[in-house]
Amino acid sequence: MPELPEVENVKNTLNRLVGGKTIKEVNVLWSNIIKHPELDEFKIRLSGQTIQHVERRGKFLKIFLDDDVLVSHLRMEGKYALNQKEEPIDKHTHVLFEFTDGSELRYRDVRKFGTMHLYPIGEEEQQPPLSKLGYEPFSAELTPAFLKKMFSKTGRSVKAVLLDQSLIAGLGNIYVDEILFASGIHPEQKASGLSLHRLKRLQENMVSILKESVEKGGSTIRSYVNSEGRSGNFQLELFVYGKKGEPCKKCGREIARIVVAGRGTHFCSSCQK
DNA sequence: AGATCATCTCGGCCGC
DNA sequence: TGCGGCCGAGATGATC
Repeated sequence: MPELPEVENVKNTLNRLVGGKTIKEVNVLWSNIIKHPELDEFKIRLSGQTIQHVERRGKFLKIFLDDDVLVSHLRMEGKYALNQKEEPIDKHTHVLFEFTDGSELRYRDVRKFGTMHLYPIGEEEQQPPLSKLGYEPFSAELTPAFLKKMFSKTGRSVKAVLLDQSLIAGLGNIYVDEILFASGIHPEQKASGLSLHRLKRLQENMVSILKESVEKGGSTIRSYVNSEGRSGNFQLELFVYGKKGEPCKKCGREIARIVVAGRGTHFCSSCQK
């Protein structure tokens, strides 16, 4: 389940693996992945373009080519891998970018949830899916006072607000649960009711947890591996996510699981108020 | 009219 | 073994 740190890691790997390679041909085995433009145009436009570099925006990868940007979202299980053209294609591989040097970048996605959009460079930020994204979690603008203002006009829980990509882009279920635990904030707490003091802790923990996870190569949740097939040898230590029924590492109380904002939510009722 | 919620995509996995 | 329900990111459409 790639979130910001995992996508950051994939971005770095792709830069090393496919930067400078020229696309000869694109093959699409499951066309629902391609959201824009039409499949034929998608394939034709990519042919002949060279990959310049890769960036990250929220949980999206932006693969810059000569004229266009490929905006790719991995959703739950999407993965990229570099293969040789002759290697057998497994049944969960849906998009193949064949390069002029005989190698091939393959997009594999068991759940087929991932998406790809192709736009001319410069247009991508004005079009969905990037057009509605909020601030990067590391943005200097996200001061406690700014967060207070951002959260003031909503009646939603802090969990729902942190998952909202149009406010802050890049957090997913795992990191939101971990950030709220580190901050001692109950996931059902109304975002508008958080004090400046608590928002400061929240912002600091958001930055420190994401940074630590980026440095450790992401957290190995379910099937996440980077584009070299490595699943984070280091891995961030998780305190609550997926720990239902286990004792809290801080106080020993049993970790609870409830549903908040339609998502499975893990927390310690003793440490988080 | 803006905020919020329901629906849809999809297949592995779990429990019965 | 078969089958229904569950899970979830984000776009879209519906509803408050």
